[in-house]
Amino acid sequence: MGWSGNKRGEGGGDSRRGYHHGNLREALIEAALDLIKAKGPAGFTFAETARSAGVSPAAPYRHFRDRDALMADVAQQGFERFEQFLSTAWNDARPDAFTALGNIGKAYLAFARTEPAYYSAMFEAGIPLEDHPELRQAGDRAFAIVRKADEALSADLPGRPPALMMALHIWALAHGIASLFARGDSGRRSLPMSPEDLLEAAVLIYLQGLGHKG
Amino acid sequence: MGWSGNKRGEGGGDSRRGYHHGNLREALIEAALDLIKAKGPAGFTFAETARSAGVSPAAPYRHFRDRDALMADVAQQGFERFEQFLSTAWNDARPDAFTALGNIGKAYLAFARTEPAYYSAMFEAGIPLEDHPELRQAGDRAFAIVRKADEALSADLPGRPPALMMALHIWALAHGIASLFARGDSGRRSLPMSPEDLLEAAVLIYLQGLGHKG
DNA sequence: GAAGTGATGTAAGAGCCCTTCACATGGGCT
DNA sequence: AGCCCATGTGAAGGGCTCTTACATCACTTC
Repeated sequence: MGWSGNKRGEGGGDSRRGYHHGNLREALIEAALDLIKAKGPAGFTFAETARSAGVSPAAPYRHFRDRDALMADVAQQGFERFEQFLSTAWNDARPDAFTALGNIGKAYLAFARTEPAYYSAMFEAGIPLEDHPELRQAGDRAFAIVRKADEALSADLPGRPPALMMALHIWALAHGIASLFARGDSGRRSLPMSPEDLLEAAVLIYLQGLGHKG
Repeated sequence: MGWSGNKRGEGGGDSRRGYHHGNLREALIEAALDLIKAKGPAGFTFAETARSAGVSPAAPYRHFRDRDALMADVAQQGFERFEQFLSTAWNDARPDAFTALGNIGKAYLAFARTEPAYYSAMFEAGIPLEDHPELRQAGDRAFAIVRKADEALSADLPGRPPALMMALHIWALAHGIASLFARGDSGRRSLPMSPEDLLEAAVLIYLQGLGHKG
């Protein structure tokens, strides 16, 4: 289970020096990210990933049970980076909770756009969550950031609306906009405004509906 | 391109009578729907679809250029039914525009749940829209229903907010909730309320934010 | 410092899928 | 009756997933 020490240092991906690769697991994940980015989660194949890493088609099976296991690993790493990303955007409610929530929204869309491979693996690969509990937990941790933000906001709203509901609403809104309008180079649909502005407007209206004085 | 007349009438799927099937195109679409429903858009294969219809693996190529073309056809048929479905729910703003918009929301989620195969093909199959303009148009027609509804609602709101923006917001919200919470038998996440209630609450809050008196 | 051992990679192959091509069939028109 | 072409078949090439037996190497142990 080790894999902590890496004898070969951080050499480039193609630094094959002998029979053993030395860093195949990481190299495979990286190759998979490139392929998913280029051809979508469906177009990605185990065999081509192996070829990218310069090993035989059977080698990846030493590190991942099957193709889906690699996909799940990519998705989990994605959720972890996503959590980090949203957390940085939230920045402990600075300068204020309202602005910080807007930053979370922007970060959500930025992640979907700049890390399409992770985003695809996380939300579009159709990995069955019941088979990968640690994946679900990683997703829950990312969601918890939004929930925390909405808890801070709820405190300032009349009637203290339930933060969980608010978080689900904001998350769904951001996810819907990201899925429909902020993916792919060839854009799905033309819009009268940027996805970021669209989301910002929606959140503003939503919070006004909850009594926020904007 | 005919296929208008069908000599064999509406006999059951396996009513193979001779060398020619007589209704293969429709039979393939139906078989594809069953398979997508059972195993998701990724698990669906052209060969198995052919087997379901009782023909050789090469036969489908007489009716669809390739696997993606069949998928696109399913998606387009899905958008057409979706449009019909939303239109029925809207019911010309009866009993009133506000209630009717709520019905559109419920219909959106109901469609995602009761027609998962269509929904998958429409939104999750990753069909490149630039290769299928008629598919994009079918999607636009469905969206137009929501837009029409928001135009009616906008007229009663202070400042007459842009209906297009409202429609994008509502659509994204419904799509986000459907994608995240209303798919699959094994449900992605547990919720404190049904997806329908979640969406209804969000729309209500959103419209209040626009000045609706609820 | 040499042998042993387990982790890592390879070669080969079974089974499936996509797609194409040459060929078979027979429905419908003249 | 005879022809034509839409529709279906069989076979085949190439690719993918995954398994099994075998090869190689890093690291431990004496």
